[in-house]
Amino acid sequence: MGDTRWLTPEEQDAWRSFMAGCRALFTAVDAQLQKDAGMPLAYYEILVRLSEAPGRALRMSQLAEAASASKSRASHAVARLEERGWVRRMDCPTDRRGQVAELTDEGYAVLAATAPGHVAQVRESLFDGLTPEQVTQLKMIGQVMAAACGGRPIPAFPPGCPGTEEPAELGREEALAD
Amino acid sequence: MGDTRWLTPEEQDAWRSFMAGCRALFTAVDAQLQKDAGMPLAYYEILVRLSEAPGRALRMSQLAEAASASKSRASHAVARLEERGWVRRMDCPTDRRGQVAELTDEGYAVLAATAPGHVAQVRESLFDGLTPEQVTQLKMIGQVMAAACGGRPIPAFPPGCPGTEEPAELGREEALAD
DNA sequence: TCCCATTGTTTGAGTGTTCAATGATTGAAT
DNA sequence: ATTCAATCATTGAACACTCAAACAATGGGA
Repeated sequence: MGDTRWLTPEEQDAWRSFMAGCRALFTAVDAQLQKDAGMPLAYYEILVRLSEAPGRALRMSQLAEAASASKSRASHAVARLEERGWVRRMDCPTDRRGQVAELTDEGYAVLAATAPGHVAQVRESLFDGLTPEQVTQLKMIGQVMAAACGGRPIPAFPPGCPGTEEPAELGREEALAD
Repeated sequence: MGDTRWLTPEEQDAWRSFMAGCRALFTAVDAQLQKDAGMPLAYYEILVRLSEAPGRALRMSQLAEAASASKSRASHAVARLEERGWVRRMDCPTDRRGQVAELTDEGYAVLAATAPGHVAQVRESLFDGLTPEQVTQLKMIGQVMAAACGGRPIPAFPPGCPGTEEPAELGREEALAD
């Protein structure tokens, strides 16, 4: 049982730097969103995923996966967002078990108004300090983490089947995501 | 006001990968600790920092900073850990405002018992999939994030002034940290 | 047709985190 | 000495997240 492969000094250094950096980063990003839009990053991401989906609507399960949230979290979050009128929930026409969450116009407006400040924060807290090579590394490291933790490759557009099936003409809405 | 510098496609890709990866990673690590030790990563880190401090004790503020937690979080967390008998709180002899948190023997034993499983999880979820170069990049990226978010350079050993001042002979306890 | 394992989603309890307010103490300036 | 801003730490309320339990609906077989 004494066969634990401890982290090497280099690995420990990296792990601690990384943990501390992540906490600082996500704390800053969360705080900015909380201050300017009254919602945490997880909620913002839900709105973003909905805004990108065809018809601005997604089945709850797909929304959860797209936002890398548990079903429970998605359910609670959508409930809160619905109270604020930013999301609407409807029965799924093709599966009576299902629910479809749809971004309201008001929700979209909130997203559009919030996005610039959020992007600015992400730039300031992360990308402004990284070289292009480091950006690439960041992506690869993210993929490794997701893959190693049972997560799927994160489809940018999960194969959605929301009630409304319009191809969702992409326009400026594509831009306000992050 | 239309001067928002949106993320480039490469940056957006990196940001989304990174967020998803982080969630998967920390979810997995948290789940392992919760299952095997009944505590989240943030609490584990508090025990680790205490275990490394001279006399296994730290002022609350220093503990908070070492564990990259807010004072409020540290206070609540130590309260919970104290209930379980893993940490003890004492008045600071040199500053009547202060409190000193000290790791109990039982807390140390829990840490020692928990560390191997935790390290295994971190290896599996992260380091086993990274090249040595990526480990180095991970460290640098962590430093950038911490620096860009107002965080200080993260002293491995914050200049502690706990009640008991023994240099804390380093031995195997150094190893069980991560 | 009747099971019945599976899927889709919600719910509530328990726990952790944040935010703002509080109280106590300190150090330095007046 | 007195004042006052800054520091140390805690508290409680509001909110978010997790886990396990619940329930409804589905889709195949027997």
